[in-house]
Amino acid sequence: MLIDLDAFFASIEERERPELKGKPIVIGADPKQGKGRGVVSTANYEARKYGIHSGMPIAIAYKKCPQAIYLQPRIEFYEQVSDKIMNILKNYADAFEQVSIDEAYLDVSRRCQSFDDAKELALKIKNEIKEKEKLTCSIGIGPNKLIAKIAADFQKPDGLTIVKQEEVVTFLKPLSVRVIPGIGPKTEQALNRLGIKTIEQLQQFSKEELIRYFGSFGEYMYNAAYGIDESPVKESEEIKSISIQHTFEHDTKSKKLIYSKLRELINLLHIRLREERLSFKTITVKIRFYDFETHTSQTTLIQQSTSQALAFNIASKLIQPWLEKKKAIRLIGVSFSKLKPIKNYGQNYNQKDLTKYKTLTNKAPLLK
DNA sequence: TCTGGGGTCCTAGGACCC
DNA sequence: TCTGGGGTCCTAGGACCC
Repeated sequence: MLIDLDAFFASIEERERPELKGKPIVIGADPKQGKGRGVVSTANYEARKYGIHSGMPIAIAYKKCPQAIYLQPRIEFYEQVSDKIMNILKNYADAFEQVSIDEAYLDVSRRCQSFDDAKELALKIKNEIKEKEKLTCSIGIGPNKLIAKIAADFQKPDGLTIVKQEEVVTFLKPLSVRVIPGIGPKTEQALNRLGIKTIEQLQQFSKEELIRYFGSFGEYMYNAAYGIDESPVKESEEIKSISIQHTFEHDTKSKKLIYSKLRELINLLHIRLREERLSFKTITVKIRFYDFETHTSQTTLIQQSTSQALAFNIASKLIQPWLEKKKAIRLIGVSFSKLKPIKNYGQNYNQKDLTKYKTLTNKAPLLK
């Protein structure tokens, strides 16, 4: 079963401010009279009628519907609401996997003997979320995660779609290949060039053919076309990378501004690293120029580290060559990866260690 | 018309090792 | 003078997801 909360951020704001009900609501960057920088995070269904959707530049959304209510996201608050709902959902699952702030898979195959049982359970879940949190969700039920996901997207909002094993292939046939998770705009175009638009047309191709065109992803698409998916509902995943990035209000060439922002970002990222009790081995910096040309540079240390000073020292060195291009910069970002859990975190925080790391980093001894 | 932020996974080339 | 095979790790870029 996949449960997807409808227009989540916008629905929460509507709930909190009933006077907004029935009006188009757009959660995202400040549109600033159509000059804002950023994108739409969530549009409620009223706003979608104007052609506004998530990912759309906020300036375009503003042109389509200047009278909409534009709100900046309150992520921490949405996370609190999400946590409450996820805790409700856990009670209904044999295995539970949260995929994002507004989506989760529930394996209910042990507690449900039939799809009818599962439907009953889904209705209970919808009721409880409605009662306790005043929000609606769309639920897809299927023999595996892939079908549950496609089914959940099939009817929105407040939808409930059940696809039994014997219905899978027929259910998929008329749908666009685009509904298959992992097939985005680029792959859709590539498939279109082969004359494939629907899943039925995808089904006409042999596994070997698709592998020839798309490598291992071709095999995934072949299986998906027949609704085959064995992936388990995983309880939890370890974090593989943490990152932070910032788009400047105005593109800049100021090294002073760039380095101070870099310091700030690393500081924030390091707070998360410490909270999660992790060490890193790889540091990546990202830079985007005014023309959207984007580059990354990374360094892998010879050992795990938790040092913020080291991170800043290395990030500065990585970013420096890009600043020499004298092109205005739109965005900078930093990421830590090759993470490992670490005990005794506090130690790296006393002043002695920081000083020690600073002298060390001048010689960059941990660099290959 | 202008393009956020935080993630995962994959690919391809190169260095290096046995 | 020409040049195997298998494996791991690193780097950069890209597609995709919410």
